[in-house]
Amino acid sequence: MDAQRSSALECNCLALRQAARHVTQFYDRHLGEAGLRATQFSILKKIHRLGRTTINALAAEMVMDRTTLGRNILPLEREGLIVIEQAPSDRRIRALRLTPAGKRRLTRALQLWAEAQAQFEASFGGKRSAQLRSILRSVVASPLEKRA
Amino acid sequence: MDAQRSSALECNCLALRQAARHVTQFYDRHLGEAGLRATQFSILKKIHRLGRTTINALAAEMVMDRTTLGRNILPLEREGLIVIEQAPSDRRIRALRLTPAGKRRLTRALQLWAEAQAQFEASFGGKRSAQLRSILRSVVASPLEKRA
DNA sequence: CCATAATGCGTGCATATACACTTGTCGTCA
DNA sequence: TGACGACAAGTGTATATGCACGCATTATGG
Repeated sequence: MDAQRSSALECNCLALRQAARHVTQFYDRHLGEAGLRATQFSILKKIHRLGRTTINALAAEMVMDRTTLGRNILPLEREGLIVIEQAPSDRRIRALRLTPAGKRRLTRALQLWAEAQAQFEASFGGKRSAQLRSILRSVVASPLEKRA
Repeated sequence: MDAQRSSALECNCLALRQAARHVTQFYDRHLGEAGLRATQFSILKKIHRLGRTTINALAAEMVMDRTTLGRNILPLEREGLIVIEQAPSDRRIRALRLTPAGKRRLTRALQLWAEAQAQFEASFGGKRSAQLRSILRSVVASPLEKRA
């Protein structure tokens, strides 16, 4: 009942969540100047990269539950940064795309993000940051559940 | 405006949040059998380790905003797993401690957590997991903001 | 062509997260 | 001892997160 003293038994989930909280607060402070949160910034960036996309596709890209993304895009729509429209071919699909205002906002936020990113790497180290991202990518790629 | 293709410019914050989402869902599924979320489990475990503690101290331990923790403990109190009581010495302080029911719940959850942790390490690798926790610890320890 | 499965998405609910602001209490120093 | 700064915690507001469940639409077999 006191296993967390041993290095091998520290909780991987807690370690991830703590680090995510710590770093998100830092990026949020920088992006706040553009009126965006870290998640909102990432969503805009993904939509810009993917072009016209859907809720399901974007959620998978974000490693986010579909219903979470469906709610996260609402503030962006309300601010006119994205539009959510029906696809005529398949009326189940909701297509997402950036508006010109969204592109302008993203451009502005990218400056602030670059500052945050540079400051992070100055503090944490460029090489260690690359190592961090690498191992986090493999975490995301890890299935975790037992295979059938 | 399309920098994320370069490895050096992938967002550290997004990488962390994606991994945290992925792994949290996994741990949550396991802990759900004991009626706890990953964060709730971590809070109970910390209180158990620290013994009688305060909101501020526990929030710092959790790398969590004070006000976030203040709200996260309410469901635990409602279920009778912890008690939040006034300290007679200093009436500003709210002391937290586990109830017997909280200890029983924690014991039960520790079994499920151990399964999740073992399954995570089986999938991701024990050595890589240790490496992951190590680098995440240094992320949390990193000040990030420019020093004065 | 129709019944049914599969797909895409929304809703209800509960928790998680943190900033700005406020309230109550304690410590200190003149 | 009384004013004031420091400190512990709560509130208002907004976003983030995901499960269970439901609805509408499309695809598929017979």
